[in-house]
Amino acid sequence: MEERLDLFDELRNTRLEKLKKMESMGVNPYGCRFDRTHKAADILSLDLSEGEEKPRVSAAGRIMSLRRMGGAGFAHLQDDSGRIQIYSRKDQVDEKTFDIFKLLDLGDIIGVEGTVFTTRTGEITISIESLTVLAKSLRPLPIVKEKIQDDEKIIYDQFADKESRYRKRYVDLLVNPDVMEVFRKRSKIVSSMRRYLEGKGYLEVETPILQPLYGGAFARPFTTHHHRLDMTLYLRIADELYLKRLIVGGFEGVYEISKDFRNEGMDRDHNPEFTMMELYVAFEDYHFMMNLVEDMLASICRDVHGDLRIPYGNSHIDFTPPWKRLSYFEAIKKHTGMDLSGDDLNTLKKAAAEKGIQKEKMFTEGAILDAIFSQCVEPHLLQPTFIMDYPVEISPLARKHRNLSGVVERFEGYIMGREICNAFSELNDPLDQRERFENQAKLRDRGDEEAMVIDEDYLGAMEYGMPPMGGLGIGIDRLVMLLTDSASIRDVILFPQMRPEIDSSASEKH
RNA sequence: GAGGGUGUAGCUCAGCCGGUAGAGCAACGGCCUUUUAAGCCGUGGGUCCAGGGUUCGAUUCCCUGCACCCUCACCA
Repeated sequence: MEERLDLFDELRNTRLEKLKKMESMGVNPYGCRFDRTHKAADILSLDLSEGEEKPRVSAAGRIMSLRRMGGAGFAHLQDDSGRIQIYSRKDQVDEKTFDIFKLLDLGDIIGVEGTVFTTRTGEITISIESLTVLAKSLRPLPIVKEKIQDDEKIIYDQFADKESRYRKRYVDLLVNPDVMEVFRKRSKIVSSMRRYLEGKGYLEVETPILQPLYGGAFARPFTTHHHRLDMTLYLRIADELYLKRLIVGGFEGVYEISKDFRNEGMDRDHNPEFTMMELYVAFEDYHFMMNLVEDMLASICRDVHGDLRIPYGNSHIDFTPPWKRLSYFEAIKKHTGMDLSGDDLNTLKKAAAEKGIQKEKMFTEGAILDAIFSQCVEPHLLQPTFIMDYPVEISPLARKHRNLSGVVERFEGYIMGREICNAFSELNDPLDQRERFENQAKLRDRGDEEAMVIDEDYLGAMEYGMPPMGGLGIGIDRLVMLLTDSASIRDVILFPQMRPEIDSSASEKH
C-alpha cells in the first residue's frame, strides 16, 4: 500500500498542504457524523415550482467534479443515490467557508447545507451556506468525464484497465457507475432467491466450510492445517453431503447459500472461491426440482428485471417456463447424429475420434461422453434447457433411473451454453452409495485427483435411513453473469482472486 | 499447461528504422460571481514493468522473469 507513494508524491503533497491549511484554520479534515436531510436523488426529485419557498437541504458525498471560477464555483457531490450539483458563491457564504471551498479537491468527501435552486442551464443545484469536510482525499481518483449528447453518454478517459479495476475495486465502484449497478443486482438476485426459498418453507442452514473430509463434487480441494488439533482440514468443495445429513436428521427442506472453494484453473467462468446455493427437499425427486428451478428463476428474473425476456450479449434470454427438456442421449443424438446410449468404451472412443475430440483423461465411458457432450452439445444450448438422465459413472451421488438402465435421475440446466444448475433425485440406498464410492476410489487409484473420497460418516448416516429427496445446486456467480449481461465471472465478484502485485522498488526500500 | 497480445506522466493513449519521450485530461500559478467533458494564459511532472544481453549509446532490438487480457486445454 505504501510502496507507490513516492511515484505520486507531488500530487499527494499538494493535497497534504491543503489539509494542513485546513487544520490551521481550525477545521478537522476528517469529520465525524453528518446529518443529512436528503440524498442526491431525493433532491433531484424535489418540487421546485415557482412561488414555493426554496427548500433547505443537507447532503453529503464525494466530490466528482469541480469547476471553480474566481468568486464562485460548482461541484458535483456523489452519494449512493447519484449526483447533485452544489454551488458556492463568495458573497453568499462567510469568508471561512469560501476559503475551505477553495481548498477542496476531486475525491474529497464533504457535507453541505443550503437551499435548492435551478441554474440558468436548468440543473438542480444546492447553493451552499455551510460546508463540512468529512474526509480529505490524498490520492487522485481516475475520475471519468462524461458528456450527454443527443441522449448518448460520451465518456472520456474512462478508468478501463481491467487489472487496476479488479485490484482496486473501491476505485472502480466510485468512478464506473455500471459496476455498482451490477453488484446491486447481485444483491437483489440473492435476496430474491432467499425470499423464494423461505416462502416455500425451507430452512436456511450453515454447514462447515472447514472439513476433515471433502466431498459432493469432483474437484481438487484447498488444504489447510489446524494447529491445536494438529490435523489437515479441507475447504469445502460442495455443501451436499452435510445438507443431506440434515435431511437424515429430520429436516425436510434445507438450503445454504455460501462459498465453495476449488483448487483449479481460473478463467472467465471460474474463480477459486465462488458462491453456491444448494437445496434438498425430502420426499421429492428431480421432476419436482426441475419445476422449482423454472419457477424460481422466473421469479428472480421478474424481481430484478420486471420481465422474463432479458438482453444478453448480442442476443437475449427468455426465462419463461417451461424450459425445453431433453435427455442426455437425445441431446447428443440431436447434435451429432450418433446414438451413443449403451455403447462400450471402444465404440465411444471411435465416435469421439470421428468428431475430432481429443482430451487428456478419456479413461472411462463417462469421461468420453462428457467430452463429446461439452464439445458438441453445450454450445447449442442457448435458451434455458434441461438436460436429463445422465450416465451413472459421472453421477456417483444420484439415484439410478427408475425405468432406464445405465443412467441416473439427474438434470442440468443450461443457458447460453453454460451450465447453470445441477440436480438429482438423490441416492438414498447406502449399499449402492458404497459401491459408487468404491468405484470412485478405483478412479482415484488410477490417478484421477478429482475422484471422490469415501466418506464413512456419510455412509453411516445413510444407513440410519435417508428419505428419498430432490437435491439442487445453482452457481450464483454464473446466474448473476446471465442476469447482468456480464462476460466474465470477475465482473460479478467484488474482489476476484488476483496474483499479488510485486513491486521491486518497494522491496529494496523497506 | 500451450499459443497470442498488452505493460510509456495520477487517468486515457501516441511515439521511438536505436541517440535517455509527447498529447488530452488531472495537478500547480494567474484571470474569471449560474458553470457543466467550463474557458484562456503559463508552469511542473516520467528508473518508458523488472533483470540481463547486443551496442559508443536501449524506452526502442534480443533473452529471461513478472502481471494482466484474449484463445485453447484442464475444470463445474
